[in-house]
Amino acid sequence: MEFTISVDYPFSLEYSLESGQAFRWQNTGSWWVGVVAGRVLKMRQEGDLLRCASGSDDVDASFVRDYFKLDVRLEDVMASIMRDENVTKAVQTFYGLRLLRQEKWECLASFVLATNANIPRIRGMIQALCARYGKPLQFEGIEYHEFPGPEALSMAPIPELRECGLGYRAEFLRQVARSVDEGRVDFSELSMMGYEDARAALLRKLPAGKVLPGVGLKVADCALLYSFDMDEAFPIDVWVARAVSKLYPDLARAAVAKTFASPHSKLSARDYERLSARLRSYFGPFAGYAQQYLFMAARSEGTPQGGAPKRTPTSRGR
DNA sequence: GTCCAACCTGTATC
DNA sequence: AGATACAGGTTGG
Repeated sequence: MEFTISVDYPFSLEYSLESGQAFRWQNTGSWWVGVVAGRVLKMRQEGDLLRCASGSDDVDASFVRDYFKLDVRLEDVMASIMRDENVTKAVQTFYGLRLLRQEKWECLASFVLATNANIPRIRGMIQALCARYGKPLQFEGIEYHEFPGPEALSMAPIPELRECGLGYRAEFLRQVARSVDEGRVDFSELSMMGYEDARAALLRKLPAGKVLPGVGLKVADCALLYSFDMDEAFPIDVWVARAVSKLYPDLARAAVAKTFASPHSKLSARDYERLSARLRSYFGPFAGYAQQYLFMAARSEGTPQGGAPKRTPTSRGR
């Protein structure tokens, strides 16, 4: 199935796919190829045209429009978050960046894996998991894999998961998979709640322990922002914390001063809460978009490593 | 309630 | 070559 979508609104395929929301897209020269909801999707942007191809015939324009949230009026979003020149600049630099509407399970699982890892590593873990547990898909003579469902992962032996490079995250992922598989969290219920309630539900503790171990404030915010359409969620990772402390010292104040005081102390739960609440009220109902633009800006600027690869490939010379 | 070290491991950097 | 630092944090003490 091949089709074209015309875009007469702000949209950048590249920025949207490279903004660290989704981990499975690959740039193969002139095309982006990803697996979305069990379908291989190949895309490229040519000015105001979006060329799409997929092996599945149920992948059509509305499928793509849904995933990229193309019906969101980004002009309105931008206008609403541009409260000062910092965001304004980031919004202009990454003009057309949109939040995606990802699959809920994949998104939650991915961000459980993302803790204390960097993006190349996260991609590697997910790639390995998909290759091992995901249903194979063929497209243009190449094999791809679905993201494995909760059922498959809940049964996976821990050593096997570790072989995928998960490390200590293996236990978390399996338990999360089990909780989802056994219905202790219900995504359709969550999606009907407000942001605060949904987040509380994700963080829920039972007498037996956490329903979703490995899901803390930041992971919950990512899941809600990237797959539940909760645009006010404002995940704060180290990059955003850096950006915010630099650009909004008044908002960040106590919280981040502490973070920088000692070498690698992270934001405490309390500071995270306080800071993200302030940022939500500062940026408004689309605060999550502001977060994404600021994240991109921070990464493109002060990258200790990992932002713009300035190195030539080390083919392990010898 | 809050603070802190420990946690796997790939990659970059020295 | 070998060591160390650091990653889109969370957990248990």
